[in-house]
Amino acid sequence: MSAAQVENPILKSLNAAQRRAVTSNAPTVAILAGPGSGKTHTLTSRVVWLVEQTGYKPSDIVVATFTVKAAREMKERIGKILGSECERKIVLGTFHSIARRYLSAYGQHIGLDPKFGIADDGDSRAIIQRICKRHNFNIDPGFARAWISKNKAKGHSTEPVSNKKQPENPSLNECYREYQEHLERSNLLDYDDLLVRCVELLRTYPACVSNIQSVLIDEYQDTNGIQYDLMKLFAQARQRITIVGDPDQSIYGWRSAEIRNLYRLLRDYPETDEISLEENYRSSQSILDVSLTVIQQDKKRYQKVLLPVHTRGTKPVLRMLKSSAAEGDWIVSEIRRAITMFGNMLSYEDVAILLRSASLSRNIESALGKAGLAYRMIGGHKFYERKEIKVLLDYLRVIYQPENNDAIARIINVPRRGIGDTTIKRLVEEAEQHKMSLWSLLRKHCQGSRKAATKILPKMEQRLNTELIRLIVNLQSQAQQITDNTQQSLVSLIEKLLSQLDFKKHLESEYLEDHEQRWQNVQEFLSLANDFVRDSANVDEELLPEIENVDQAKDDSILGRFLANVALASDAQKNDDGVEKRPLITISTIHAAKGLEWPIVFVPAVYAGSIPHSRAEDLDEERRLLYVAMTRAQALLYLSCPLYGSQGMGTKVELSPFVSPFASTAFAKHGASFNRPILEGVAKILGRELPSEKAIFDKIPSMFALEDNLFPVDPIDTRDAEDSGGPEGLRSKGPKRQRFNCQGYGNEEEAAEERPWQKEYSTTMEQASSFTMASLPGFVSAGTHQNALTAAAAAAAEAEKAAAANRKVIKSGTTRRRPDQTSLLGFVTTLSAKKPPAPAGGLSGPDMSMARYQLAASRSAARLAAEEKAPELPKLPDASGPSLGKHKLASGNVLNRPNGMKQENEESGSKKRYHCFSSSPPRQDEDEPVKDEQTPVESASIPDRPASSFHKTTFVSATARGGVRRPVGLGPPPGLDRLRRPFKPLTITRPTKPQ
DNA sequence: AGATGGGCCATTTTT
DNA sequence: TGGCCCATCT
Repeated sequence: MSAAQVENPILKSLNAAQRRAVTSNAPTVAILAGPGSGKTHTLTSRVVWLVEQTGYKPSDIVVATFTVKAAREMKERIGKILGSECERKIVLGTFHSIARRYLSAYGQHIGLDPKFGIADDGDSRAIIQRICKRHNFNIDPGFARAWISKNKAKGHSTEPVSNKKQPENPSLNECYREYQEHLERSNLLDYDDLLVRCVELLRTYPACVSNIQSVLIDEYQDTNGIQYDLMKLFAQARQRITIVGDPDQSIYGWRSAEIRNLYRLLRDYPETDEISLEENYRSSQSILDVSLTVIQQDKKRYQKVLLPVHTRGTKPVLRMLKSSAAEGDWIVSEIRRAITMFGNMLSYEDVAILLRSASLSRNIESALGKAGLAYRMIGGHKFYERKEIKVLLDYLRVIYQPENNDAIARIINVPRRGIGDTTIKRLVEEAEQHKMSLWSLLRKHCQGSRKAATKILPKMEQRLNTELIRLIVNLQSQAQQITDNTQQSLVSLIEKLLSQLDFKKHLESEYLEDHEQRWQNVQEFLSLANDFVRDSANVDEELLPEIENVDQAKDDSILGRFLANVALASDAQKNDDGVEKRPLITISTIHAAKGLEWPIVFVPAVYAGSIPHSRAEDLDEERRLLYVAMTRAQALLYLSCPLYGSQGMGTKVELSPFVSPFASTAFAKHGASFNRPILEGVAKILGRELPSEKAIFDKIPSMFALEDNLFPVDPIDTRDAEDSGGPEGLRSKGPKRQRFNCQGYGNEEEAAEERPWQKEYSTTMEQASSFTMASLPGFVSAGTHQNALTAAAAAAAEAEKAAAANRKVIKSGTTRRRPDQTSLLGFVTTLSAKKPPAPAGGLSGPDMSMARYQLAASRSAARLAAEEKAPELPKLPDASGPSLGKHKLASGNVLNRPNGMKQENEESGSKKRYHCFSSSPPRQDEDEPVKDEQTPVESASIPDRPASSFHKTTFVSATARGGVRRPVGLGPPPGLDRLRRPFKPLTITRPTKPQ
């Protein structure tokens, strides 16, 4: 490596392997690495490197990511280093958004109407449903949809998987055909079509990517066949590709992602430089250990190395709770405990609750709401899918594209115009039959030039004409002006729409309960549109580079782009200048959490049926999903499982098979004691400064549960006792539970908290949301706690010794590994394990990559043997012990995270803003009439209001009846206490309507 | 006949 | 939470 390279600031933030990846001169580079190893950072740095050192023009680089979030984050990072000018020129986005850009610029070459719209999920579903119904196809529309999508996603270069069972339902093909025809008539592309058509474009018209020097792909393990094709085609001019991925984190198989694309890459590009990143900078060692235990149950997986950089940390927790409601309450109490016990070091922003399915959020949300904790919800229901927003979008779509029958069908009777479903259906059918658009059908009918066969009462016709058709025509002409005249903004178009529909009134009459909230969302929508206009005015990010002798269409209207953005982003981004910086807990689906990290992570509902999901087809993928969830955690990881599902007593629940084999050994049964050594350990991992003991203690309210002892560790279902008439299943549960019951509470180093659980308490518990009283058995006095601390401190020295030894091992391991980093990343494949060693000599083509895998496999197997490492299930260190201490990362060994990166890490730890898609706190709670305290909301016109937030949550200080619930019968509340309590109970309110 | 309102159901993951 | 079915109202 040259001196110049060492000097380069980009490289300073990289470890050796990362640096190799960034600076590699190989045309194709494959970076495979586990969670937390700095993949994205490496990819970003490589982009910078290619621009600064290799001299590629930013506009000649394509970076494809899998999610919008990832794209945005990378964009930001690159912008920081290269400046916004460069950042703007790089073609960076999700596959879909990049495809859309190329299609709208060059689509005419494949006969595509440049004004195409995007059919979102709901559109496709509706279309297919209608087709199935009309033709009486005997197929489940959902199945048909998945089948069609799979067909499209397969791509071309995939060897036909040659389904022997070709005799598929012939109506599937028929349905497929009809579906495509319908889309074409409406000038729509569905998500898959974007990719399919883009492949077609790049094939038939390679000139439009003739400028491209280098293609980089993030989250490569999630690419599907068609995306693979796309990648190759984008790179067709220079064949330079860099991919980053981790097979263990492949969680989109259901979307036809193929891990096999990894082989394909190596086969298609034999010169590929393979690099593995093995250090994990994110998580404590014990989190990694347990995560590995989970993922290693998958025998078919590529083995790979994950070297912890951090200390052991606290043992992850697997908590059993009585019910999902108790689970929510427990999470609340544990969040509070952690945050309190860490002084100001941790905030709600550092906490994430990760769910297999969005629907699981209900209990959690209500628990958080009850406790008055603010949260944001990622994934699940999206802002743009809210009813009131969808209608507006449909209006806009009709304005943009009147031939969009589906959109029209949805708005004909919204607001109500006395035209019911039956009539609409008939109209749609009539339009379809005559292969005309619903729009022209209606228009002609109302103009009298062509009478519709469907009966339309004069009254209806009248309203249709004045309230719908005229309105649309009007707005269409206004929309026309938008393209010509930038001053005329998209926002005023929407405002006009709102006023002509009298939308506010519509909401009021339609949603008696929560119309203010919905109107509020509409306001939010307006400011989003406003942001969009503003951003796209100075940032022409959409523009593709000019290529000599290649024309591109540029009549993309802002309305069209806005709609595409909505369809593809499906995520409303919060604006930077969102003023209020109140810390929010994050609730997210696991899928949406990919690539992110938090100091504290909860994974609730770890039961069979939830994860693995009952409808999941691929168990291994479900396991990887759990693995992804667990590896999001930096310092504290909690899994939990209710004994009974939310449906009430009827549904008992089994612990997920992914963790049950080692539930009692690998996990702690309850949250750790936050004694000083543990606190220090966490602080070290996060690279934050721990407040002094005194500072922390001064802030702990009295009557605060210092331990995780508000809920029974081994929840006994009281219904067993009270209600013997319960379902059969209940009883059989008994013996099973014993398994988690073993030594009751805690192990040696947690002696301080050891006390028998008192049963009657468990019934009281449900009512005590999270605060406990001195008289309760779970209470630990400050004195007791202090003792525990000293005891633990003594244990600390011991633990440090162990940690030191541990480090030594790791260190030598790393050094030894370094030389063969050239191999395939230490992956072992089943394939290679099964097949005999590679035959010697001139391999080429497909065999080549296989041979390489085999080579890598044997090498890595040898290495593992040499290190006496990990049998199938590595024995987990039993200590949840704090291995805290003076772990000297700074002593200059390889493990030390380079400076730049450390900073970045800190930043992402404490300041990272997570994207907010939507947030739906529980409805204003029961009897809380707080809404009147709310400040009035800005009125309808929004000159330049930034889109600050989509949260319905707003905070007011505690009311007398605020979030804190006390167990009944404990006497009057401790008056003074309330003043000292650092956590003002927050209350969720809703905004009042603007006067 | 067709529009509308109430009650009951189930509900993966995402571009 | 929305989607779907049934009863009632226009």
